Amino acid sequence: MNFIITETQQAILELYKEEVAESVINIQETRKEFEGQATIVVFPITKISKKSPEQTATEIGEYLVAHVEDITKFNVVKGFLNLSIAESYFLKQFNEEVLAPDFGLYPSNGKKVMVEYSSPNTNKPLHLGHVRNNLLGYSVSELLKAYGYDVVKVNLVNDRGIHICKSMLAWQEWGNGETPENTGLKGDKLVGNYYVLFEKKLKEEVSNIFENVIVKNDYDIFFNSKDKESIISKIIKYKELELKKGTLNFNADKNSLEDFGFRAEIFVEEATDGNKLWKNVSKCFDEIEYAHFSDKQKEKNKRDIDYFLKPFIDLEEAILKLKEDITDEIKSQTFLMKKAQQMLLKWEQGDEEVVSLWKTMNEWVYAGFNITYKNLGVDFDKFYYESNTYLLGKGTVDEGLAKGVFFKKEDGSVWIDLTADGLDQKLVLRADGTSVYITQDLGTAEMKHDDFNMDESIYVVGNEQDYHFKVLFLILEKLGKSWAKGLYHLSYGMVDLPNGKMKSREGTVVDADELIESMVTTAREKTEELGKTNDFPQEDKDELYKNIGLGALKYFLLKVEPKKRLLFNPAESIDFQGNTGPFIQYTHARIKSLLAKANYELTATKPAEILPVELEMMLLLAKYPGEIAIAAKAYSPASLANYLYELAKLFNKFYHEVPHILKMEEGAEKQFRLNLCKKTADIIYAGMLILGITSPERM
RNA sequence: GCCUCGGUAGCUCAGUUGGAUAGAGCAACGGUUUUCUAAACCGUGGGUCAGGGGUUCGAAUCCCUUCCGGGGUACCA
Repeated sequence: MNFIITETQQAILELYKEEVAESVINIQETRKEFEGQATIVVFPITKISKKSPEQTATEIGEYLVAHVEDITKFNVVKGFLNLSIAESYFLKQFNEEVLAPDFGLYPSNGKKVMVEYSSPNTNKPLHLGHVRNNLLGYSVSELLKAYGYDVVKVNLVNDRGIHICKSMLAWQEWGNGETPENTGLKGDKLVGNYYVLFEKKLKEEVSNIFENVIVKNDYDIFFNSKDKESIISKIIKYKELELKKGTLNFNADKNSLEDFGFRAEIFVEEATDGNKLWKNVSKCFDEIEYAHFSDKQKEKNKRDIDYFLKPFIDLEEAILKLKEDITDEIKSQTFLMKKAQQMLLKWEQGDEEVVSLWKTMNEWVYAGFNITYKNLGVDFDKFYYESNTYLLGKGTVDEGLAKGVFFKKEDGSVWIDLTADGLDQKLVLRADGTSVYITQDLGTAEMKHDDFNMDESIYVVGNEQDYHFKVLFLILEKLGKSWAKGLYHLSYGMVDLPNGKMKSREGTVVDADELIESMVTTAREKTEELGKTNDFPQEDKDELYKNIGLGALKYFLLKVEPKKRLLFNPAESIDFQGNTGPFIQYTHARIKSLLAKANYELTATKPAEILPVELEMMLLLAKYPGEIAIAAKAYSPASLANYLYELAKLFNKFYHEVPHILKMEEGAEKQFRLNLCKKTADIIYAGMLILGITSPERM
């Protein structure tokens, strides 16, 4: 409907003798409660017309109806000019554009984009957080393909480092020769178990030492510590504060405490006994309902309580912080950590035994990951491994020093000063010449560009790394890399559980494989409850349940804007009704069944009459290519997902409103309706594939 | 402390470059099937768009500020 803009510009030129930019003409869809399909917001034009909004709208409306064939009527509501467009215009568009075989397909734009996603660590199985990453990365790749890009999907596997050594060491120590084969465990699960075991044993060792240090004043463990004095003074301070905590009494005004009722006193008792953190006591007070108080009174009580609690909370925080510092130092001095460090060193030196174990265990993990990837339906064109890239970037550091972008401190460490850009000073190379995280990312970025010479590069990584990528891209820009401006961090929010984030320590991690399996099971149960697949062969059933289960999961994760964190409640299964994947899949299957029965063939027709719902459908279908463009430009499948839902919803309305299509007389009306059905199915199918979801023919 | 991202119905989420009376789904309640798949459709109730101030003809959207939550914060990756 771009013609409306140019025609309106013309109208303004004729009426008010002024040329205006396109941006002045603000066109939107007419709201359902008014007549028309397109609405011009005339407020900005009143500055030119020097007339009231109503008068301006009327004048432009009159001009457009008189001069533009496809604009048949207009009405004015306040400053809004609602235009009725001729049905013939939409029908022509539908017949010539929407029904064309290449509708919604973008030709190659000649640009290459790399999408890096997944990037797992090889010490743990994939969990829900990875699932969001994988689905997002895959979908964005498909989206950009659909928009005309040449896409390279890349997985940069973090297969080396101390965390891998932890699994290896634990397996060596306590593994008894377990393998995926002799245990029947998936390789990634087996290796993950040993990582967890290492952390458990480490924790035991640390807490033993901590007891020793505190009770027996045995500081030998810190003999090799870099900053021995500081750590010992922290221990002394810690003991002091612990003593102080024992003598600090809760002196809150008994009256104000009583106002909160007996529960409040219990909270305080619990905290005094050390069974509850003081900072949680404050939160507990928030939860008490005291309906008989006025808001003012509540606020005052809250202030009073917080005032009394503050010394306790402050003391508690100081103690916890000290304890953390001390245990961190102890950790680095433990037997287990030292052994793991030694192993890492051996790995770096290419020690045969260590490297061979590393290879074996990584193979186990890859075999496990491949199963998960296959079940998720994601794939990659190229794998990079950090074991090959971790030494990269030192050349870039030299380059930066030569160009004067980096500087060297007295101790020999290399830095970049980004304070002028509102960031900090950032270390890029340690004094001993070893890399930090960003060193290798600098080098890897360069290598990836050398390998593929892409125009754009997208990193699908969680938002906890926003700062890292900001710095990374800025450094590359300052180094004068022409391709740096094509780098983009597709940052997404964490997946939260009802009680906060997933914590492996608390066993609340939602395992990817288990999640997929439970979705498929739920799909089976729901489908069989409906009795829809009784006549399906077993093979088809299995495939269908997988499609529906994964359809529900993928749609659930992708319909939410990437940057927003999203909430997943494992206790409630993901819905299959309403705004869900299965609803859209169902709509597709419904249409496919209809078309099969109708012996449908695509031909353009001109029906004598078009119903409002049919007009709505033509409009919505025509929007598809634009929706691809919007989603691709925003690197966000979410808007596409919502469009597909709108389309499915509208189709179901249409399906209920029109008389039974199959029973209609052969002719233009029937053909037209079937055309609408066919294109709806096509778009749902294509769009859902971009989301990584297969729409079944029957369900 | 500083930086950053969020806060929209009981719950999960939409809401375009600022545009009309802020929309869906779930949950609740009521209705629709002799007829193309009821995983559907139609209806009812439900809102201080976190609070306050500002810019504007017009603010959920832009600016300032406060509160709440997540994340980051110089040698972990």
